[in-house]
Amino acid sequence: MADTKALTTRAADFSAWYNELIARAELADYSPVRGCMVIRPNGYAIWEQMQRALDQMFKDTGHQNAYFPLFIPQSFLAREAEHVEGFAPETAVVTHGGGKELEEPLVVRPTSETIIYSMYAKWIQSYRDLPVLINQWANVVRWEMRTRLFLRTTEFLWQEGHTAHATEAEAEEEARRMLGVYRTFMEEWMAMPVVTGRKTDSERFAGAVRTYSCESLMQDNKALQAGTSHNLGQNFARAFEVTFQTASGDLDHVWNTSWGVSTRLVGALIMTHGDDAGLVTPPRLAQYQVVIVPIYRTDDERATVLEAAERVKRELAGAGVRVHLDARTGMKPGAKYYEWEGRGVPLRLEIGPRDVAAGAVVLVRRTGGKKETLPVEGIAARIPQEMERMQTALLETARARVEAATIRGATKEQFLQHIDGSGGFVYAGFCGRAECEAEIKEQTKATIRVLPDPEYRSPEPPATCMWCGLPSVAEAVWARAY
RNA sequence: CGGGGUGUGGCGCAGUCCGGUAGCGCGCCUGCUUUGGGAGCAGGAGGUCCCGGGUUCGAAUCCCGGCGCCCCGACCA
Repeated sequence: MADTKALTTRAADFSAWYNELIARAELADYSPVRGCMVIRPNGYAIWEQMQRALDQMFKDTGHQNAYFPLFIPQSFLAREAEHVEGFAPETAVVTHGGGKELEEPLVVRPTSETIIYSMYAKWIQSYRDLPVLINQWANVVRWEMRTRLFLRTTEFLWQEGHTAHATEAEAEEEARRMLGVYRTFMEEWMAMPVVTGRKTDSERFAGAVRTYSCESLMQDNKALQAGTSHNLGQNFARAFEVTFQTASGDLDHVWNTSWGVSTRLVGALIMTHGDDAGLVTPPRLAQYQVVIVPIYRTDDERATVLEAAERVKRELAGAGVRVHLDARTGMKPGAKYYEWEGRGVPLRLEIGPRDVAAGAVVLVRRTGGKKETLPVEGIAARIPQEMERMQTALLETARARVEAATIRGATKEQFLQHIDGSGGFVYAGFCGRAECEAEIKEQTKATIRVLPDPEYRSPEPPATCMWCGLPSVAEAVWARAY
């Protein structure tokens, strides 16, 4: 960063680009604790926008927020066999408190199914108590081997929804509904296209009956699991004896779901839209949607320009636009341009003496194109339109990129060529056998991201497994993943 | 945990081979001039050279032992 002011390009080294972008935009920083990051104000602002949108969507679908403890008695994890097998190796365990060794060690939650369902057992007695629809915003800890800012850190922020239902069908409907909520959020807010579908058993959440996922493809053509929704069946209900009396008087176990997205989404946003100049934030998630840069020479000009800039700012703010006036002195306009571009601000307005005289402003879009002079008159209507257009264009651009990196109906040879070549999604037939899946992973590092939902499937269902040639039981989407 | 790399002002690095008391760029502070795409000049602040031993008149530099961090693998939202 010393001798060169430009970021490493994505083409030269995607990973370096990613890290440099985060540093440059001041989204996050490494902390004194290995694997743990500090989310800086600019990064946290994005997470807050995400939280706000998602929280509203959860509430609109009938959920309430609650909060459960950070610590979980170690024995709780062990109650669900698959669950403990999946999570025990990556837990942080507290053995001492107040200077004394604890009777029972406490696990720092890697996820909260166990402690939440232990409480549901107390709260649920009757079918009249169902469904229970709770979400929690929390931090969790998973002791990962290798970490990457936002994508995989030892501690991360997320939300986890946990619901209990009277019937299997209702739980399934809930799991699917929340997958849909995630998809909507990712497409409409993040402008990030996803493929939804079911995970194979080997990629399933530890303790779930079925796991659904939103998978997205980053600019380096590696897939990222962006959100998951699990149908837990009665596995946890049995482990924690969450029972209820049905209308007919029988005792039954509840049917659970859990679903979550994390601060990983910030990483997904970076790798979906970022360019060689830095972050690109879709308007709906931007901390500042518009930044105004005043330009002047003399003190007189400065006063005039700032007055005009303040007027524009007020007008935009009045129209609900998140706008920032960068009135810092001693910094040349060009320096400000680079800084705000690096931070991903969607739109920039430049106001100088010429513009003030003409009753105009200069509009510059983060995603390129020519500078455009606009009349100040009507700006409060014009800017929201620009943002809408950019929001839509970002999604379309990303869609086209993913489409270009996707092949369908692939043979084994085409699959290998694609995975080892430019990379991306490969849609092809799958025999359904775990051995086949494992062999592919071992030899190519590619995994089945999802068995796609109907709307993503190819018109012609594949007849045979792309790898072993046995009859195909489902179309699968393969990719190398983060 | 295996392989590779690296620890020197806030950041990025040089200096290490060949020991002589720490330097460069960026950033930061002050002042003046600047400001339509990363300003210039002048002055200034800031360092246990990762830690602990050893060798030496003398160690950032040589030797021994630790530790941290980064990258690549196995694991993962």
